[in-house]
Amino acid sequence: MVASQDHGLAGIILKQNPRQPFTRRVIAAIKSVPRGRVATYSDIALYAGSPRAARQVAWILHAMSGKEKLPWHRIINSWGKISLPKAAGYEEQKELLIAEGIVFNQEDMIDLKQYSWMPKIKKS
DNA sequence: AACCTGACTTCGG
DNA sequence: TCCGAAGCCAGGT
Repeated sequence: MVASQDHGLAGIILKQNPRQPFTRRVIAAIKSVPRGRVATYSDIALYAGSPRAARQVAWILHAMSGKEKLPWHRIINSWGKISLPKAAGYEEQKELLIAEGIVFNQEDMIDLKQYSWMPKIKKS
């Protein structure tokens, strides 16, 4: 979906907080996702300045969602589906998203084209 | 203090 | 087209 080679896109949060550690930037990116929209792990990683750090984003969510009060439920995988195992919050996350007006299709998938939080960033 | 692991993605064989 | 493996980072053990 997004230009994997677009350097202007990657690092927008980094530019805003150049001295903050990766984790901090990821948290900032997650917090900026508005209610009723979703973002993928890679989107967050991209905005945090590390396009390939999707995995770390997942880790951070797992470890910090409680303390930082993050809208963790708005983060989903690139297929538009919930990655959380059903035994570990899948249903809860789905409920939270539905409560924000997000719709799931028959395959429990979210239409990223409609709900994905992807601010347009013009090339610099 | 070193090593392991994870709610992921993407690229190469 | 399908499967294996690397890339990325930091808290836990």
